[in-house]
Amino acid sequence: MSAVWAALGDPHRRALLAFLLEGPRAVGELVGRTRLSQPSTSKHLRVLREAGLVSVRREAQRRVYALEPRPIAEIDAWLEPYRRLWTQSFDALEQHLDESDPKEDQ
Amino acid sequence: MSAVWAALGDPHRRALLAFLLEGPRAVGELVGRTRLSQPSTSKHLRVLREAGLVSVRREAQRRVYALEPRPIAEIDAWLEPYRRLWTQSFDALEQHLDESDPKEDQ
DNA sequence: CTACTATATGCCGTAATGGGCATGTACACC
DNA sequence: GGTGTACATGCCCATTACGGCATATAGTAG
Repeated sequence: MSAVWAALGDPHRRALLAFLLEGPRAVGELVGRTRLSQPSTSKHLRVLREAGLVSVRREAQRRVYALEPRPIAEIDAWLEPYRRLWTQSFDALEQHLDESDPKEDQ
Repeated sequence: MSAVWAALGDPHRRALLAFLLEGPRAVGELVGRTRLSQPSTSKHLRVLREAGLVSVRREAQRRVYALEPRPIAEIDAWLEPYRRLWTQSFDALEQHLDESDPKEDQ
């Protein structure tokens, strides 16, 4: 779990995940999207893989990476108690707006 | 935003946030919950503060930290497209279970 | 002003991170 | 077999991160 957070901590890795939202992609395609060298990209993919955030399948000489949603779901679960907090704040804000002069709203 | 992810990357800092779920707490109370020295705890709190994840108010000589839900909400928003992915997988799994021998279910 | 309490900051050592370049490895094709 | 392509790994360097200890700072009490 901690590995997941650590993996998500890097902007390049989050970008890689975002690209994979479009579907499975080979390393070469991902490299083209970053400003990173192929080796650096591969290392980031390794981190994502070891965190369970992506999976790989071989396809001839290429390695096709795909999103693995499970760990992100764990992050989502972690957020749960905090989510309650801000929906509360939101409700409070709504109520505040309801009670105050409408002209102050924007 | 990147600062938020970075801040959340550290387990001690996530623990601090979890403690703050119970309500605002002074530094001393938080130190008692970690295995960290007071200075280290203060440094972690600084990171959380600079990421906007907590706010402080002075109260005599003490500084009372409180959760600031907004940045966590941004994380939640970031999760959104991935969330779709795993609810999909979940639906697919459900359908699979529906179609397979009930005895395999556990 | 002094002394005490609560917290922040500075400094230092060590470990981890991220980047590039060179090189290793696996597969396909001839 | 050899060659080319696609990717991973190793090595090196620079930067950052985190921990502790010592110390500075702000506020309170006397």
